[in-house]
Amino acid sequence: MAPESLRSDARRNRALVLEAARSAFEERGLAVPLGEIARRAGVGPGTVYRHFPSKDALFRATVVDRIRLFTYTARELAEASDPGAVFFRYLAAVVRLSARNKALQDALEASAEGRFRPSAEVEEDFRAALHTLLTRAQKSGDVRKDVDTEDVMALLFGCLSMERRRGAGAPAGRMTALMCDSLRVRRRGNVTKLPVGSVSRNETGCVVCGAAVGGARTGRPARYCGGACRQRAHRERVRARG
Amino acid sequence: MAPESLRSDARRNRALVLEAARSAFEERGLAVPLGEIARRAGVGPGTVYRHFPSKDALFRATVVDRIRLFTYTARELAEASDPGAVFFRYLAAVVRLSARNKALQDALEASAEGRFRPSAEVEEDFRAALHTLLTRAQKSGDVRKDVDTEDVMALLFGCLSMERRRGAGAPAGRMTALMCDSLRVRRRGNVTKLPVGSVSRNETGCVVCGAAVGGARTGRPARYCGGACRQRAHRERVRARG
Amino acid sequence: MAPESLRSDARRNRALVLEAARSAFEERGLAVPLGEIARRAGVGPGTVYRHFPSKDALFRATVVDRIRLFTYTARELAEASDPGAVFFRYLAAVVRLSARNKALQDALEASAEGRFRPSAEVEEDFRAALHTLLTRAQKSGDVRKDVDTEDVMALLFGCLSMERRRGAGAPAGRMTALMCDSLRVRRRGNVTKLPVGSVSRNETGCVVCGAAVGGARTGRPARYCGGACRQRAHRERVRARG
Amino acid sequence: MAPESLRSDARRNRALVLEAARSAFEERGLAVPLGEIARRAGVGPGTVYRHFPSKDALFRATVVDRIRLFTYTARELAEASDPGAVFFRYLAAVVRLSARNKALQDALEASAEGRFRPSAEVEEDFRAALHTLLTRAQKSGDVRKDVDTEDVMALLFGCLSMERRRGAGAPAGRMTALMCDSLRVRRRGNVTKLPVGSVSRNETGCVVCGAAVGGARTGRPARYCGGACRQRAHRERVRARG
DNA sequence: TATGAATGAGTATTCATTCAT
DNA sequence: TATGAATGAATACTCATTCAT
Repeated sequence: MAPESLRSDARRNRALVLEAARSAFEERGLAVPLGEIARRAGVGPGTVYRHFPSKDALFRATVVDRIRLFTYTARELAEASDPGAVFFRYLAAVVRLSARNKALQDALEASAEGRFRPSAEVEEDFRAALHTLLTRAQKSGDVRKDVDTEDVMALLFGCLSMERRRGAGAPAGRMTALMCDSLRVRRRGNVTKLPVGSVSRNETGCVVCGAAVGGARTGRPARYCGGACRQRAHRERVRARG
Repeated sequence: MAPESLRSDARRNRALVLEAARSAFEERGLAVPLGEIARRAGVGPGTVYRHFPSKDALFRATVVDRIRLFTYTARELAEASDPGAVFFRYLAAVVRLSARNKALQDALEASAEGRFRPSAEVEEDFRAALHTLLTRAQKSGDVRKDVDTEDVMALLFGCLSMERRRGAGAPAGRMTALMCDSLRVRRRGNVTKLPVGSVSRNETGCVVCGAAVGGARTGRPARYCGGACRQRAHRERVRARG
Repeated sequence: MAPESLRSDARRNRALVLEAARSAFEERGLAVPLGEIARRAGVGPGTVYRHFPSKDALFRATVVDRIRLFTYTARELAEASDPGAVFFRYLAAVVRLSARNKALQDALEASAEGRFRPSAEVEEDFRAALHTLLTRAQKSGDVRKDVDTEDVMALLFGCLSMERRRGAGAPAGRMTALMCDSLRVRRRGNVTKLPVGSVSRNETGCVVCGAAVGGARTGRPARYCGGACRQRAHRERVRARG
Repeated sequence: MAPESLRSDARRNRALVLEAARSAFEERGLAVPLGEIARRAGVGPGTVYRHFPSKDALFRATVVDRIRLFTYTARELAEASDPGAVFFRYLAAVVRLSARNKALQDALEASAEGRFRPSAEVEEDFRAALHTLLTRAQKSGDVRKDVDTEDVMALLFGCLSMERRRGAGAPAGRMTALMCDSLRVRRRGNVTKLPVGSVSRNETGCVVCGAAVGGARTGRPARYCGGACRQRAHRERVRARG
């Protein structure tokens, strides 16, 4: 079953199935019929079963792939300077990338109920990578010291639910910004300013920390949630130049 | 359909069905087969349908009942002094009472996807009651002013997810306490002290604000999360005495 | 169970049920739920069962009532002069009165399949009365001699089906008039003139033989399908006067 | 869904299902459970659903198949000489082939109530083919001119009901012969002679017009209902020889 | 006695999985 | 090997009939 041992057409089909499953699961969650996935992949259900022993296994595979992606990103960021900003930016990014992903929600839900375990190894890898980011941010004094990796994972989970709930009614990232605040070490002025009312500008949030940026409805859209992030971005640019 | 107008046997069975449905839905969510509910209630499926026109209606009834309970509580608390503590305590209580309740989660999930609306009226009542609590807590300077009722509802939703996730691994209320911090106005020392490691003592949290109380493993269990709440409780006692 | 042995309220309820059943069965046929009948009668289903041992029995009772009515009418007409006109008029009337009656159709249908026998006695009475009318009409030379009572009963059945089918698209009685022609002894001009196109005037047909009357769209609507029937009606009036 | 594009096993099963459905529906009408059909076909219910999206669709398919058969026959006959005989023979054949067919009755019944439409196209084709036969028979002076295609369709419907009713008690086609008489132009001697009493010989009727043939209980069974048809058959033979 | 609540068998339909082609 | 057809268990809902109130 290892990909490299397959004939080229089998390898291609495996990829097609995986990609179709990913998109189908992301849109409709575990409830999507397996036949729908096969149709999207342009293969028969039998072919799906040739590559994955059960629907659950296929689901696991797609979720695992996604989590692995997050793990890789976290590892890359582990070396970055400014651990605090990196940490918050990372959380925001994960939530943003997962908010529309019903597969992840279902996986987390099922995992919480013990019905499903994506992959002990993959989960552990993610946890480890997240742990590194968290620890650095705590050491740099940006994140309170009484939270642990499990807390952050739970917060991520909660943010997904919340972003789903607020949905179209609020700018993306608003709830995430709120949760991030609960992790920050209390310092003068380090609270995200939440926009009041419904805002549609700058929906991707602060380019540094991912927090929602409140701002005037006119003029050039703000790129940073505040002076702190602008300064950080500046320092990064300086260093990059050499 | 009003309970008081029913024959005694019907009233009894209606209650049995409702109770069976509540427990079944709370444990397994909407996915529980209707036949299972009938079996738990000790009646035939036809009896369930006599009292509720569809599975959805039955589900709605159980959820609505629960939400109404929350609304009543919120209304009672609306008159209490110390709006900040009351507000946080209330959030903690709602989460605590809903954390094991898969029915509520499914309802919120379905509601978020527009598949299901428990009852526009009941939902609005709850929102209004929550709004009152929130507004008072904001006026008293305990809650930041840039969050609105929808934010708090989303936060509740997220806390449910998080508490489910952390499950047995962490003291109940830990995630909720964290979330509450994100709502607090930043003042010196008003951050909840989260316990480090897994704790099982005092699982109901601070009797004033519901936040998790960290404490020594020995000695008399702490009733308050900190000095602020102890002082508040004291003032309450003094006032009550006259 | 005999009506005269019941208490007055029971007798009243029996009548209510029977009447409700009649209307319900006539509108919707055997498929109507028994609960619907009970509701129409303003009683509980238990009461229906008190008076009739099964849904089938109730159905039978309503159908039998209707057939008995037809039998009585046939007996009264058995003495009338002009047996030919009376015979055809009777057939038309029976069809007209039964065309909207889904109960009768279902009964005949079920009877044809041997699933249901309304009541041997009642059916036999009807057959006998019809036989008398038929025989007289054959003796008077108006009806061909090679048809028997069973044929006529089948024709009645067929006419019901046909009238149902043509439904709103054609004047009531058109198909019946056509079928009656097949029974007539062939004589010069004794064929019904069928209206061409869709007609809505004079929908009850010739007052003597029930055949469709074709006619001008304006002016006084014709009462007779032709001269023969007009003359017959005249003779009747003369005799009635004495 | 086109049979020729299916795999051999699917094609075989589709045919089995269709055949099982046809026989089941013909015997018991729409009321037959789908599971019964699956059992008769020797397949699972899922297989039935693979080929037909719903019970109704399957029903429609069987009925449509049958009607199409009638349409094809009518088209073939449209070129035949002797339009009158052909017309009557055709009616008799349709009734004979449908008399035991509860599916058709249910379809017509449901269609009359607007609950069901087999297929607008198929129905229209049949109507058109029948129209051709009727018009030719009217032009040749064999059928009265004041009936239209709808009348004939209704008559067909009625004959089905009647033949069902007379059932085993009478020779097949007796009621149909009667109906045909109602359509004939009145000419000296063109009335079918109905057999008196119950007859079982020659149940397929006159080979020319399909009308019942009455005859002696002994001797060579009559092939024609009378001299007129015998003569027609003779002329046909002469012409065929050239 | 009347009521109407309880019963539970019956049915259309879906879909994960297996297996013939 | 890929296909997609077959399988059959599972489930919401209806309604004739029985029986407690």
